[in-house]
Parts: sequence; C-alpha cells; structure tokens
Amino acid sequence: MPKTLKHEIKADYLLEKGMEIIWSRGYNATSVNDIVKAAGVPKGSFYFYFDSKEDFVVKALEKYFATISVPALKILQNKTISPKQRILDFYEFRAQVVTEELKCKMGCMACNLSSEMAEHNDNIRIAVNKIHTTIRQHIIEVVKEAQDYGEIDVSIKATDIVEFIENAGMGAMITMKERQSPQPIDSMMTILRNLIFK
Amino acid sequence: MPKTLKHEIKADYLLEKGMEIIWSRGYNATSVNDIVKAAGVPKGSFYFYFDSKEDFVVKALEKYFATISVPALKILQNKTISPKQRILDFYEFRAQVVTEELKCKMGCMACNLSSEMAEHNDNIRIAVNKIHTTIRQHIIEVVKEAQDYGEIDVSIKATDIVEFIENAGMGAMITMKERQSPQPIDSMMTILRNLIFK
DNA sequence: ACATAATAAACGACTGGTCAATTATTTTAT
DNA sequence: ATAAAATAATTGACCAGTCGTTTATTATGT
Repeated sequence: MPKTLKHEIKADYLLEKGMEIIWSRGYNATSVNDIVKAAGVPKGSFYFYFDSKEDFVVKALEKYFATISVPALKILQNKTISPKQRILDFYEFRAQVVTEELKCKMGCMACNLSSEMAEHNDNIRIAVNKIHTTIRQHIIEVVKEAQDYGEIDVSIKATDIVEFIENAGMGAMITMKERQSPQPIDSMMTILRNLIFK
Repeated sequence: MPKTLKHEIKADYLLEKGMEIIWSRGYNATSVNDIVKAAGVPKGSFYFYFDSKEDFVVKALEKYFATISVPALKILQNKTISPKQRILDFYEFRAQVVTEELKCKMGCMACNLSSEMAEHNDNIRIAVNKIHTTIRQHIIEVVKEAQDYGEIDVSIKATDIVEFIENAGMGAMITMKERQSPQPIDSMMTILRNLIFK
C-alpha cells in the first residue's frame, strides 16, 4: 500500500469530485460509477486508491471536515472580537454558506450521512459523530468564555445549550431542503439573536 | 384500478409491513423485493396495488401520519389540561416513543425521508412537508393559547418558536441515532422545561 | 362467459467489487 | 552509464447478483 505524492494527489482528486455527489445524493443513491465518471477516472482505479465505497465515504467525510468545517471554526478563535459576537458570526457564516453558496439544496454532508447511515453502518456513524463532537466542543469553549465574560446567562449549562442549538441547526437544514427556501435558516438566526444570545 | 374492500386491506397490509423497513433503512436502501418479502406477497402483486415504489412511499407517509402522528396530536387537544402542560406532555410522549419504543434506532420517518429525498424527489418532498406543516400548525395553536392564558412569553412569535423547537427535535433524533443513546432527547426535554417553557 | 385478481417469469440496466494484463517508474547489478 | 530486474500504477473487461418495472399467463368469483 504505497503513499507517494502522486498517489495522494489522485486519491484526493477522486475525493474532491465524489464528495459533492455523496453530499447531495447520499450514500445509497451514489454509485462508484458515478464517482469515477465525475473524476474522469477508470473504474478499476477506484479500488486501487480505496478499499471500498464505505472507505471512500469515511475519507470524504474527513475531507469535508477539513475543507468546510475548519474554516468556519476559525471564526470562533478570533480573539479580537467578543465571545458572544464570535458565536453569532460563526452561525451567520454557516447560514450564508448553506443558503447562498449551496442554494438551499445540499444541507450538511455529515448530517445527511448521519441520518441515512448511522443506524446501519458503524464506521460512517463513528466518522460523523467525531465531526459533530469536535464542532460542538469548539462552540462550547466560546460559550463558556462568554459566560465568564458576563455576556451569556450562566444558569444553563454550556454543553446543553450548544447541543440544543446545533440540533436546531440540523433540523433547520432539513426543513430548508424540504421547503426549498432559506426561511427556516433565517428564522433560526432570528431566534438565536433575540432569544438565546439576546 | 379497482378499490374493493379486499383490495384495500391487502394494499394496507403491504404498507404496514413496508413502512417499517423504509422508516429504518430509507428509500434507496429498501428494495421492492424487501417489501414484498416482508409481507409474504409475490413481487408481481406489488405493481397491482401501487403504481411505483415512489407511489408506495408517498402512501406509506400518509399511513405514518395517521398511525404515528395523529395519536400524538390528540394530546394537544386535551382541554382539561393547561396549554403549556399539554405542549410539554406532547413532547414527553414523542420523546418516549423514539427512545424507548423505537430503541433510539429509527427516528422519525418523515424527517428521514425528507433528509434523504427532498432534494431529488418532489412528490416525496411535498408529502413530508405536508406532514410537518400540519404538525407545526397544531402546536402553534396551543402555544398561542398558552400565550393568551399568560403561561408563555408573548414577546416571541408562536410560529418562530415552534419552528425552532421542531427543528431542534429533528436534529436531536439524528444525534440520538448517531450516538445510539437517548441522551440528546433527554437533554432537549430539559431545555424545553427549563429554558423555553419555564 | 367474462372481468378481475393474482402471479411467476422475464426485462434491460445497473450494482459493488475482482482481476489478469499492460504500462510506467524505480532499484539493482554490471 | 546502461541493461536487467523488480516494483508500482493503471486499466477495461468481467463477475454474480440486484434493481424497478413489465408482461403474459393462470386462478378466481360471478
């Protein structure tokens, strides 16, 4: 099992092309053929770079986290801005990506795969859970900062409120796809600004 | 296209057996073969009772609403109990179903199908949207009652808060499946009792 | 006899995955 | 420096099985 530079570049190209398809159509509606066709690569090559379709999706999730989630998490670390404002900026940024950049169509890749596969595929379940746990931990840290700073009520535990908001975000993305409208995301941002982080 | 009693009974039997499979595995991971095998019916018969797999799923969603959602909505109509308490009872009931009866495995059928299919199948998207809209409307009515009754703060619009909570519920069910634990649902109930409907 | 209900068999297309053969690159021996 | 050997990378043809759907035929009740 070699790991030359060229090998990694081509594997990454397959991941890049395949990620979008699986993000949009899900696991079972995406065939290996769809992926190799999108990348312009012969089908036989796929199994030189990846053990299986499942292996590909786990690695695509890792690439998703690195390219989509990490940049958003960076907003939370900007110490020149107050903790509460950083959190609002973070959610504003994600809201803008899913509604404008992704046109209310695809939602979040990890949420989609979790909903479709968590019950039936442990490797995928663990991969999405790792992503979501990491994201939550980063937000919790800043909520605690905001509580220490006196910006957010300390009467409710940071972990509980973050979990609640993150769950609301997942649901809002499903509803957004269901209505083909950014309204559920906009509505959620209003609640965040006026009720949770008032 | 006949509609005798026997016809409807057998079609309903197929829906009953197939509903659970699609609820658990989703649309693309469930084959027509899986459905007819579970019902002990020859494959050819399937297309005597249903136009297509898509038609079957739309009708399975209608059956889902009638058998799963309607009994829960009845709790909201119990006028002997205060509006706020009815809402908490309603969410408590649903929490119990998904965690205990369904063992944290299957979540909500309409949410699952919405996440998987909304972007790519308009008939299914419209069917799940109809279910979710109906459920929300019933909850909104009781929230407004509670606001008139002085039990709930009127500073936030009933539609917005209900949409937010319903979205959080969807996300909590995904997280529940992802962690194989009732904790996300329990955590949400805590927030509902102590923060939203305090 | 006749319409309706029921069914097995079959359709072409597609599935995830394998594999032997071919080509490209690197290492070794002279 | 060069030929030989070894290893790595790449490929399309192919596997057995399944997909959703259609159809021709048989069974049933009137």
